[in-house]
Amino acid sequence: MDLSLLNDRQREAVKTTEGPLLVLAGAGSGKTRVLTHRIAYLIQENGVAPWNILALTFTNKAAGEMRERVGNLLGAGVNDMWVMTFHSCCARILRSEIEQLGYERTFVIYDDADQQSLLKKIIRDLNLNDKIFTPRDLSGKISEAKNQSLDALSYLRDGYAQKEVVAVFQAYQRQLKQCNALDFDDLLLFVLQLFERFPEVLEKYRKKFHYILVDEYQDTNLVQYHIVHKLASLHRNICVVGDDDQSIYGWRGADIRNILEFEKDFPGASVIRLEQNYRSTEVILNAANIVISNNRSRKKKELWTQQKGGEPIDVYEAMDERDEANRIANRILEGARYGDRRYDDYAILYRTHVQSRVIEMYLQSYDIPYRVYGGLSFFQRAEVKDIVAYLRLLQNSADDVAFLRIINVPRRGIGDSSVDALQAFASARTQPLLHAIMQLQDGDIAKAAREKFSAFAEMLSDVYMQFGVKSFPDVVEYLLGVIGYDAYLQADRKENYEARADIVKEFVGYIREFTEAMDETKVDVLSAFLENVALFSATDQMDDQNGRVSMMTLHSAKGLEFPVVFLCGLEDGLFPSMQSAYDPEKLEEERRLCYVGITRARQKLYLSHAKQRMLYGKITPAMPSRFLTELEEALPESSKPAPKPTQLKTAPPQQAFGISMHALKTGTQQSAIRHEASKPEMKPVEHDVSYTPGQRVRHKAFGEGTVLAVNGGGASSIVEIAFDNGANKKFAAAFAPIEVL
DNA sequence: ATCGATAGAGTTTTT
DNA sequence: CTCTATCGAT
Repeated sequence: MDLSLLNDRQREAVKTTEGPLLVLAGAGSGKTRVLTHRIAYLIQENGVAPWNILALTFTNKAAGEMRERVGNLLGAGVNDMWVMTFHSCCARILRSEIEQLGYERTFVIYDDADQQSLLKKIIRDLNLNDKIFTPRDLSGKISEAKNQSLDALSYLRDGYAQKEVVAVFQAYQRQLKQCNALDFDDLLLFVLQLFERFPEVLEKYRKKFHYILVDEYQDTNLVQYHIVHKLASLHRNICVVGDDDQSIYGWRGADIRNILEFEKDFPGASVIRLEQNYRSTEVILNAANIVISNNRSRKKKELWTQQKGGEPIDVYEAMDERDEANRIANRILEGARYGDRRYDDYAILYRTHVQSRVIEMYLQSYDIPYRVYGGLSFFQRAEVKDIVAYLRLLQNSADDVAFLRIINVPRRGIGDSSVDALQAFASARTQPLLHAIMQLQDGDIAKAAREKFSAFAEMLSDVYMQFGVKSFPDVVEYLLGVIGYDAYLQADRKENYEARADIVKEFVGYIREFTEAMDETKVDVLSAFLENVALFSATDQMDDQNGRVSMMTLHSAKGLEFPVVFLCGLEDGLFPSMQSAYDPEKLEEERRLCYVGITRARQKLYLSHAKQRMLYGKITPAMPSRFLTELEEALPESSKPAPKPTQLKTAPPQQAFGISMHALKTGTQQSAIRHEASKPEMKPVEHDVSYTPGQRVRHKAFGEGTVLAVNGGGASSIVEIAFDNGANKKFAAAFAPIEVL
């Protein structure tokens, strides 16, 4: 096994195969390389069988990449190795074990939209006030309960949840079971329950997995933590890789303590830090370090790089979101048409999906090819969801959510009243809707409706028969023909017909591709396909050299890298988001998100914010993000004493720290002052102290130094510090992250 | 039962 | 602004 391309730390992480190991891998420090080499090393040097290895990731893309790279290293098949996402892994285990929990193996996975519509129905059934109890709100609470606790019900009760919430939770769980469906959280939770209630099942899997690897460990939630813990309890060869500075899924239940307390959870664990960054220039890394140094709760890490210097970071203050988009488009044009950049060198990152629209418009107007990841994805298109709903009903006849979606799509003259009648009939017998149709007798519901329902059921059963004789894609084509989907699309809305028909065509093509890539008829294609659809994620569709500019949210960008990155919409209220402004923990998570964004860039980073932005049809003024302010604090010129706006505007671009100020903020300092003034409690106490010359201090980014002079007084006082590393810097005393020693 | 118009509400991030 | 839910007309 050739480990010569690895540095010492990386090599150590590869070779420390026995016992628990925590690899703290900073951004761009080669963690994927370590993971892949480690797996290859286990197999080739230690003679470990591939089927004794479990590698867990968060996205299919990461899993696929890992599998491919290990394959390249070994030059051999790695088919028996479990390299997959947490959710796929759990789905796979449940596919063979779930009957013990009283579900059928044909269970389907409910995505967010399914969950919402089920909850909507429950809210109606329970006669709750839908102004107070919204599906969104409730699904959040339910998910939180399932993530935070092994016993979600008592979590809700002990947490003083409203009795309605508890009632909805119970109804929801009951209905899921009746539909033979699991939501995302159940996928994980049920595996854990399985392990707890049936020790022999746990025994089977923990015997199987001699070596376990977990990527992005900082993003695991409590349930995932327990699953990993149990699986690793026999062999104890567990290697987790993560970076607490990149923990950005706290809102989804990820618990940063999992990584912070790994050494406590696995006594005798080795810890290896990867701190050399191979991705970014010094300029970019510096900016990242400065931003993240404003966070208090973190493991101390110092990322460094050999790539000294680098292109300056470009900060742009746009008039509005169109100006911002226009400039981004222009920069890309410059680089791609007249420079030596390719379109796929570029990524445009933003906090929220809504920001993508304007940017798309401008890219289109300049004929710049791009691709938006996430957002309204292919699988969320109505046409695709319709077809998927049919397939789900074929796979699992109890899937009421799917049933309700398509019972009248295309129109077959079955209206709300008929459906209501059927629902009443079915729920009286606690039966799934499709099953209930078979039980209908004369007089149960209107005769005309009954006939239509029966025809529907017969049609489905006819399609189902085709599975025996036709290939999966052909069954789908057959289905589309039988229900007259194309005619429906034509009749429904003429203007959109072509686009919608294309979606259907594309989807059928996707089904063909998927089927061909499958392992013969080894597994159930339909069930594998539906699982793939349900667990598909935003970045899974990514291909590296697609000749297009990539656009995505900061969350989706984690784990990726690009030569040039635009980080846009750096405005307070947008990024960091409004709802995190007054919560220090949330704010730190936003800051980590900013850190993730900056560290995606290899060579050039563009930052931008708009002075005003159109938001839900209203023009809203916006101040620069505090993260921009934090970056500027490290700059000599922004620390000039209480500057008049005009002075600032004419100041020359300053590149000492690699940040050229194309538009020197008149608003930036003011915004900082406004924020501090309106929320004084946000300001760390030590910032109020007045500094005196000769004092020893520590700056979060520059280290220790001595105070040279203090100019001015009060909020606008400027402190000049000679740092031990030789640098002399000035700071606005009120805002700089300085502590007195 | 279906269609169209109009009012209303809501947006952070996602496996 | 855009998606959705609801209501009234056919």
